[in-house]
Amino acid sequence: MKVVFMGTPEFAVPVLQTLIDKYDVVCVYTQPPRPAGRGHKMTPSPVQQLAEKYGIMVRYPVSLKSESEQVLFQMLEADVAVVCAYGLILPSGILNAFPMGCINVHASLLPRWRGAAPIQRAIMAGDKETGITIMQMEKGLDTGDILMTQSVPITETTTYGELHDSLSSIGAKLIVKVLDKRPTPTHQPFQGVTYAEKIQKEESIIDWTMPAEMLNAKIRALTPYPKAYFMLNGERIAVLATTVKGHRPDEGLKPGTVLDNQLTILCGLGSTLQLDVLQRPGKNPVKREDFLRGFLIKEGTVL
RNA sequence: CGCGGGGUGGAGCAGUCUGGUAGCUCGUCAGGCUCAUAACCUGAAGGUCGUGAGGUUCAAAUCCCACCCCCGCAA
Repeated sequence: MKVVFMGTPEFAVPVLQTLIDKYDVVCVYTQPPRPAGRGHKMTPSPVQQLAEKYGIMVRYPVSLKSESEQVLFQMLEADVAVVCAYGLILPSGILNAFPMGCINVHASLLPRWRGAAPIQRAIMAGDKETGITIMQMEKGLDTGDILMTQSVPITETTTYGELHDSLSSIGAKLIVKVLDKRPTPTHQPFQGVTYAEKIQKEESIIDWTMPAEMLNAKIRALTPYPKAYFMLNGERIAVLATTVKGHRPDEGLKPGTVLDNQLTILCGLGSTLQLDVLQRPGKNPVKREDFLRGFLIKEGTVL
């Protein structure tokens, strides 16, 4: 089977790897290399790096809207295009180019969390499970018919990083099943549609007036990247792991107050949260005990 | 040439500006106290201060130079 792959970030890499192992990947589409990281070095996408390792043809058009790009695409004469976090809108000239069309690997249980940041949003919202949906792409944003799904639980400790990795490998397994078995598509339910907005920079600052449970979920959704943080002494201190502790009677203290010398913080509605893993700028993440050894935060401090 | 922080016994930090016996909080080991303890007391081990038989100096963790590695911001 001849496959065209379209994807960009790390999440798509295991999917591409599996396709390379099982099928004939004739061309890889990805986002163009961009100045990234320290030093702003031109960096090819993770997908491009993998493709080049195997000597696969790589294309990174800025857009697929033009007729000429679509013709180039059609001339690949593949059986199917597999799309995973590509980052470009696919016009119908692309969607209908191959016999099996374009098949998308999406990191949520559609129609919940259509859009850009499904993994983070699922954790942040306190969902008990999420998963992978393989769908037949159509014009709308993640609205295509469902070919296969697999769910995974979200626990009290699941972080974005962990979920990202496990969903990524599940996606890789599922796409193979779909391509081999070609299941019958079913429409997405009309009920239960939500949209996973991109994570904004401002969202990563910790608002202590939120209930501890929500903060815990939010922090997990932002770990290990981009990291939730609070400011102290002009320093930006990231929080990577927390434990929800018991409630407190109202003593008139402000949310954000440090309640003891073990980093238990008063949050919204009398809830409390203990900070377990922290990171100072320029430093590695460290456990609470280690953090406190070099950076005292006294009881009574208001964050 | 995007901006910036950092690499000091096993852990987290101070010391570097204003060169001169390597320090703090823990951990480890031994002993003591205690009904007992992650508590307390006493003692000990453990460091080429990222690398360079580099440079300056009577003397370098500290000043100068080169390189390696880690991290934050920004993209």
